[in-house]
Amino acid sequence: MAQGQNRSEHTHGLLFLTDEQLRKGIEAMFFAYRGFTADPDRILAEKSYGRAHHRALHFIQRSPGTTVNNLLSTLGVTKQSLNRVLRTLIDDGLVLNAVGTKDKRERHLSLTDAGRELEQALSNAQRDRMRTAYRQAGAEAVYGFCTVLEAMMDPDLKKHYDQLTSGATV
Amino acid sequence: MAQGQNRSEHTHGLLFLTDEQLRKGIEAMFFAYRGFTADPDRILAEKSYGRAHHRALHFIQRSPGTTVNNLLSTLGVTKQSLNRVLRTLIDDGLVLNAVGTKDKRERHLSLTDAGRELEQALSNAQRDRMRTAYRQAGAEAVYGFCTVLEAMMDPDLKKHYDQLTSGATV
DNA sequence: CTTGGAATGTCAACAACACTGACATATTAT
DNA sequence: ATAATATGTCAGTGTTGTTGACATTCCAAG
Repeated sequence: MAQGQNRSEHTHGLLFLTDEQLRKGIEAMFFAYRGFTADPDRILAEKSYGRAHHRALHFIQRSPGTTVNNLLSTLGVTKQSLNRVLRTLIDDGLVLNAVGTKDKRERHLSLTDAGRELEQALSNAQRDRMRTAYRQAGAEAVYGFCTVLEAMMDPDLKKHYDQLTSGATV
Repeated sequence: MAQGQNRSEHTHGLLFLTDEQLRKGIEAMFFAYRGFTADPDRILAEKSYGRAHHRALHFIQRSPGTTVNNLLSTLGVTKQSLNRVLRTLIDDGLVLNAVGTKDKRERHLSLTDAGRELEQALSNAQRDRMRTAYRQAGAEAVYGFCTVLEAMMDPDLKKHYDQLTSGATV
């Protein structure tokens, strides 16, 4: 198998990668991402929401009081696309939209109790799978997993990721 | 940082995972997947194709002569959805649709030269990023990366993944 | 104080890509 | 002969993304 080969190459300070190994990683990303979203998707379907709603809820929960503009660049969609999602979440009483105190143009987004409840349900489902995968793979693998994912991000997106992970009290 | 903590827990045969660590992985998946698809997406946009075309080309190249039904369960979409994509690829001369010799109900899919060319361009773009990430992260990390991703897949999807990776001469 | 620009919201139109449901056509298996 | 399989197709719908245009509100610089 290729892994042992990899390890020995690693000890020599080289990393020779065949197209086969790379394609394996590509397919792993494809299939794993499907599993990654499967559980929340089921919950969302019941409430007739979509993945976009989940993403919005997640990042609002992660940075309570964040502005629309900040959320926009984190999610990497247009304001029209985000607005459609936010509109329904606000109308359904899951998200609060507060006019900024310092700058009144800005809207600060936060979750209501109902919003927190749904976000928790979605996060729990996703975390359960992640936890199982982590446990199955082991701590060493988890460390490598995150390292490769971080190296795969676009620099601009990595900034958002770093900001989120550093801001929290790990 | 949490990694050292993880490692020590690992040596004790335990894996205590905080919600924070799990959420980090969730966000890493989100941001990394965006990077993962960014390069092929740019090429596809030029040719007015989408991600669905890429996926079809990829798996047809991976299993030349595969049937529609097999591709269907690999991709996990409906036949109507796949058919729309295949239709354009066949009409544009990127995919061949051959009636089965043994079972004439089946259609065997394969790439034309033009199809192989586009698939190569897309794969190269995606592999380049993957290769860079792999090199940056190191062989040990790559091993962990794949291990966690495999543990994250739905069992049904994992079968397809295993079949693909075992079938090839690694 | 006026004016330019930034932040936000909204309307309309459109495209990609998924879905369901229904139906047609070969072809194979029983 | 009949049932089941593999495929294709038509029609309709929903989510999520896009552009483009325009209005509002507000901060800041002249």
